Amino acid sequence: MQNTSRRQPDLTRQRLLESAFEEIHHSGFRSASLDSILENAGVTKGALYHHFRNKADLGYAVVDEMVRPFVETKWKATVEGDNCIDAAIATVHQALKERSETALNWGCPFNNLCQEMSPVDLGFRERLTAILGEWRAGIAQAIRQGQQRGYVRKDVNPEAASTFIVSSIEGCIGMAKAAQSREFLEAGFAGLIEYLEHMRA
Amino acid sequence: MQNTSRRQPDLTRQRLLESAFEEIHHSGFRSASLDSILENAGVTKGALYHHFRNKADLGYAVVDEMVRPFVETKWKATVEGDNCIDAAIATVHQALKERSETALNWGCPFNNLCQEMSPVDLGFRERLTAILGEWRAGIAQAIRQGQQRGYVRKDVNPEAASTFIVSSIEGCIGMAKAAQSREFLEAGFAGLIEYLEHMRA
DNA sequence: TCTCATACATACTAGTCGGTATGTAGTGGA
DNA sequence: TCCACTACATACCGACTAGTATGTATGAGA
Repeated sequence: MQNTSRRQPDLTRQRLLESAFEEIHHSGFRSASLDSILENAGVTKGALYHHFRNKADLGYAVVDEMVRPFVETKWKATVEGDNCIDAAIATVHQALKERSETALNWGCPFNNLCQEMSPVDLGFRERLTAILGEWRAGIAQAIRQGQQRGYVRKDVNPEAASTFIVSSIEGCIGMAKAAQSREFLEAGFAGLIEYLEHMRA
Repeated sequence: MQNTSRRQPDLTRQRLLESAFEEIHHSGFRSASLDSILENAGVTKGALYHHFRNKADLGYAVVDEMVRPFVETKWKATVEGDNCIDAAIATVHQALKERSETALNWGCPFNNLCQEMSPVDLGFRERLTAILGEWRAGIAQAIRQGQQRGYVRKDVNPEAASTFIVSSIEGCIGMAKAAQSREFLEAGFAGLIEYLEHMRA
């Protein structure tokens, strides 16, 4: 059942979110131009300010509805799977395989926003640290489970390890973006995998 | 011998560099306001454009003359010392001890610029990747030396390990900035130290 | 002492920014 | 069929941006 009406507020809103996500991913939030977002979305300023109160409100919605699912789906298997080490290594290998040129160029949208906006805007900080905290806590819990089940070394501190893993993942992607180098990403992830292997019991 | 003349071009230039470094550290390069830099430096626009061709030229000078020494002095001991693992761990401990609130708030100036400017400006990218490459190569060389001298495990890949170490350092600082949490930084660095210890022969 | 390049200082401009005021067309319910 | 509300569209605004044009004071060298 196609919607033949000429007014489709949900679609308009979705177009705005996707265009804003891409513009923010490429330019950062503060350098993102609303005019550019509108042009790419094929939408006018009136529509934007009908759906969102201001630029920050649009940015918050991008975090809640685009960035959060982006992070969650990537690490779902590691947090929820049977063997978190196997799952994490597989996710890293998968990231290396599928990581397109644009992703290498523009980095991780979550990390980009963390670096840029967390220090300067409370609304962003609250949303981003919530995502970060859940990701970190999920991996810590998976490590504890692995220790109970016996395939993770008991002398590993789950809090320190999960924090270090999350940080180094984003560090590797961010530095590879800076170097604009796939070889850098491969080397960094090789080090990460080495660390993950060393966690095995 | 105090310089009593009213025109001190070297001092004016230095004031501009320091003010720009701080403004860029706090706001990023693109959001850095020249007017704000000038106000904090106590200098006028005419002086700025006498010493620098444009905003990018000022930014490049900040990278060359402020950010590069900042990175080099931090890791000099690790790259040049007798035992790179001991030195690296000491540097991490030192960073934890001295890292002020403002540093926790605003992160690493080198990493900030890498994340923001490397993908979008060739002049920044060339300068920042040069610093990154030298840092990375220095640590790789120190690891190789450690392997020759016998205190670093032979099965460690120097390229992968140095890339991972550099990336995870910046990742920990960046994520701790995002979380605005000293506890996060301590946990991440604890994981890093665990990794460094595991490199010992 | 004169000259002239250096080292600024001030005023201004064009362009872009986020945001708003206002008008209007679509659309579901009575 | 009419009303009322939603969902836009368009034109505009003040603030701020990097950058420039122009003028002037300083001070080293001839």
